[in-house]
Order: sequence, then C-alpha cells, then structure tokens
Amino acid sequence: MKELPDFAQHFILHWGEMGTKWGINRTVAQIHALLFLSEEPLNAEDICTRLGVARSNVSNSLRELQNWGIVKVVHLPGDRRDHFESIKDVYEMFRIIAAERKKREIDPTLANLRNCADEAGQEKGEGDPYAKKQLEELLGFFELVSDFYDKMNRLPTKSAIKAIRMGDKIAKSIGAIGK
Amino acid sequence: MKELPDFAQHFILHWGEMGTKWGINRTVAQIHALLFLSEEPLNAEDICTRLGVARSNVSNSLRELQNWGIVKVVHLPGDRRDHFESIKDVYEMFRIIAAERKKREIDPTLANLRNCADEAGQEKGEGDPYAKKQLEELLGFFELVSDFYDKMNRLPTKSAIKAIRMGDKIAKSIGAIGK
DNA sequence: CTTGCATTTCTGTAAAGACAGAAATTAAGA
DNA sequence: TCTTAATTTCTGTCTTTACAGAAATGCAAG
Repeated sequence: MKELPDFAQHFILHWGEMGTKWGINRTVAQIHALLFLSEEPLNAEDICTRLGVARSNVSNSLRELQNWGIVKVVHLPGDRRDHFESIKDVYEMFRIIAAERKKREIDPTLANLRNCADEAGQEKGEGDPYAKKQLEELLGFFELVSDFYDKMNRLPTKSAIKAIRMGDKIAKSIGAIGK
Repeated sequence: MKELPDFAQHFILHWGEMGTKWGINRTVAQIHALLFLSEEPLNAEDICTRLGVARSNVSNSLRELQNWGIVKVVHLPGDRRDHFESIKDVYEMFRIIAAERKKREIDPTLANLRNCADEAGQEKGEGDPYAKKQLEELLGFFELVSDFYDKMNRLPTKSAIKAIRMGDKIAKSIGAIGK
C-alpha cells in the first residue's frame, strides 16, 4: 500500500469538511474521497490506517456509501477480506448522487405538497386563498424540477454534458423566440 | 391575526423536517414556510405564537433567513415592531437559494480542487498519476457545473423556465447531431 | 432624560450525532 | 467440527447543535 501524496491528503480532508455541509458525515465523505482517488480497491483495515479512524466507524460508513450506491464490494483472488472501490466515472457518480438526493429530498416534499394542495382544495368556506395560491406555485415548481430531473436522467452522459455546455445559448435563443 | 388552515400547518411541519435534510435548522425552515404562505408581513411575536418556539430562537432564525436573502424586514405604519416577509416569487426565491448554496458548497470545493491540482502538477518524481487524473476529472466536472450555473443565473426567469421545460428535447436533438 | 417596549445576546440545558473500543456474529479453511 | 480471521453490532463517551429563558442592549416617544 503506497502512501498518499500531499495533494490527495488535502483533497480528502476538504471533501470531508464539505461533506458535513452537504449533510453527509465527515468520515463517510473522507472514505469516499479516498476510494475515489485510489486505483486499487482497499480493504477496511487499509482505510482505517490511512484515515486514522476506528474500525467500526469505517464499517458503518462503508455501508452508508454502499446504500448510496457509489461504493461497491469486490474480492481479490487469494484474499478473504472485502475490498471496496468507488465508482470511478465522475459523471456516473454524480448521476447516482443526484438520483439519491432527489429520492430523499425532493420526492417526499412533492408528495407532501400534493397532499396539502388536495387539503386546500377540499377546504370548506373561504379558507386562505393566498396561502393556497402560494402552495400551488411551489407545487408547480417542484413538479417542474422533478420532471426536468427525470428527463435529464434518461439521457446518455455525453448528451447531458453537451446540453449543460450549451445551456445558456439554447436558453437565450428560446428566450429570443419567446419574445 | 388569522388562524392557519390545516393544510398550511401540515406544509409548515413538513418543510421544517425537510429543512433538516437540506442542512437547514428546523425552526428556520418552519419560519420560512410560515412567511412564504402569509400574505401580510408578520412580527416576531406572531411567529412565536404560531409556531410555539422561543422568542430568541425566532430572532436568530430570522437573522439567518435574512442572511440567506430570502426574508426582508418591513415596517408597518403606526407600528414600531419589525415585520418580516418572505420573497413571494417561487422562482426568484430558488434562484437566491441556489446562489447561496453554490457560494457555500460549490465554490470552496472548486477552489480546493484547483489548489490540489496545482500541487499535483508540481509534484516531484512519479507521484500518483491515477489519483491526479481522477482529481482533474473531478475539477473538470465542478468547473462545468459552476459555469452552467453562472450562465443560467444570468437568464431572466421566463427563459430559464422554458429551457427547463424543453430540456430533454433540446438535449436529445444535440445527442442526435453529435452522433 | 427617562420610560417602556422591542430586539438581540448570553447562558445553561437538553437532544442529536459522531465515534472509539468491546463484544458478538459470521464465515472460511483446517 | 473447531479455529481463527473478518466484519458487524452494541455500548458508552464526547462533541456539536438546538433551543428556552434571562439578562442586556437599543430605540423611539413623551
């Protein structure tokens, strides 16, 4: 097992810090960063020593990364131990992350907004028309975002990248047509 | 001060819960939801009683919402107290939120990745070419996302919405051309 | 200047999350 | 089946965050 170069250390530490801002546990994010940079799959013990965290912590963090779907178990010939590797392709990785975040952060809200809009519709008497209007606008926005996500997700990576690169030009031309 | 209808209560509670998943404090998110649905600006005391949280908590949460830029102070004639109102336009609101999140969550990472890539470039000897390659790919991705964001942010709301609505069709046509 | 309300800051407590080390479980090879 | 290495789960501690209530500050009208 080679030692990590300095730049890798710096990156791993930063990624761990940012993880906390993204609602991901620091250790989880660090392990992910380590695996992402590592050409060979690593076993849990390696990860412990490289990052200096407890074995149990590594075990739980790896499970979380597997739940996210961005880390997989692999087995090396002649070695009983589990080894772990990250998804290597950046775009594929963020596609998976985006899908998972949508599932956890957007979909439940969308469902709630639909419920609430229903409730608002069934209200007796005058209710609160302003609140109702605002809620419906929010629902519209979430539906727009959710649809957009689903569409983009169906595209192959290359098309998606191209679309992102050209995003503004396309939008501008649409804007111009729209006027 | 009118009572809140049921659907509004349900929405506020849910929004508070989701806030925690988005890295936002529950009370902060609840206050935001309340103000978003409220036609009139509310004062701090109103917010306390509606949500049943401590005055100090409301005060701090309102400051955070003002830092985000999605809540403003307004003054009502004949009333010394501060009143607060949310940005009402959903798109405008998410534009601001997106800008703030980019500033907090993307930009620092972009800066770090550039640093690390520099370090990697200046390494003596062989270093770790694989890690270097992975880091550069990640950097490329973050630059792509950051540019895309900046471009979209400069568009007027209507154009952006149209672009989002048509997103998949555009991307598909690009993909087809690309082949 | 001072009185009284509005607001913020401070302080302590409660709750949640992160994490290490120990114990328990699983599974492979002898 | 027994042994041993590997992994997971459990338990307690420590740190961080959330929050209420109290104290302090700010500010406007008289």
